[in-house]
Amino acid sequence: MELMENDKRKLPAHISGHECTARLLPVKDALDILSGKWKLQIIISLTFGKKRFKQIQREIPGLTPKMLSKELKELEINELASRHVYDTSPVTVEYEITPYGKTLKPLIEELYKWGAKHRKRIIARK
Amino acid sequence: MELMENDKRKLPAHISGHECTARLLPVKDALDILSGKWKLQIIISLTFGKKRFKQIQREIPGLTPKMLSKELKELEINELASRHVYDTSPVTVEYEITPYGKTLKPLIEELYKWGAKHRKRIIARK
DNA sequence: TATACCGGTTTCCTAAAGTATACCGCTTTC
DNA sequence: GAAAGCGGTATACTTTAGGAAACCGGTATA
Repeated sequence: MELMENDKRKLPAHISGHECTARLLPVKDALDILSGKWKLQIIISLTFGKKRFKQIQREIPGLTPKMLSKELKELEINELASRHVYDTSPVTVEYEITPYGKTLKPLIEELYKWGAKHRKRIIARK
Repeated sequence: MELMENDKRKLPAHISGHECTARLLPVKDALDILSGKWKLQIIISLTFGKKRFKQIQREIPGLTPKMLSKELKELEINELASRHVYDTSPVTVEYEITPYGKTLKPLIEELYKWGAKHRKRIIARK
């Protein structure tokens, strides 16, 4: 990387291509974990505190128990959320965002900000 | 919103639920436009300068012409990218990121940063 | 004259994502 | 004793995303 960040004037394609690839890989990794209609929404819901299964489902319109169950499992595997079972009867289950999950906050914030602006733009032009 | 941002101690579920919904909508809007395996990667590629069709395809591993064509059309519709045809023979076509597309930069930056950290984490624990 | 590049399109296909609906055992409330 | 809430699972289905391969007319190159 001996090129200045903003000097793209005469970058040959095969050079800018390498720069580009370096950006692409991590983004792909992030996308792999976060993609899908529900995962980020679930994480956002958990951002507001521990939640129980049905509670999450109620907060996210359109989310079926099957999808919620599946997505929560994947979030657990990736250590973004944790599941806590309490020995009541019937059992009480709580889901919580993990410290690692919290590292997504800045990303979610940007997503929110962009989404909000985009929403305004769309509404404005109708 | 008469509640303090950080006072979640005794928020009843139906209140935090409303807060949550307010966050969810814009995020869904953003996701609708940006979701999928390729769109963000294409935008990132265009971040490094105008590109021609095959050039983009070469830079993004695994991207087929069919998908690229489809995604570029959607990006155009959403005014994130623009298409320029030059009257050479055969035609030369260039794709460029729009000013509106550039507003995605902070989001992409966060995605990159999180992805890079995640990548390290994954590699470290193997 | 054959090959390759350009900017795509077309067709066929599979795997994954997502939806709908019903159901389970257990418990509290009416 | 019926209904509803809990945390899910099971089954069946539709829809979408995405991939593989072939192909198009036009042009330049060897």
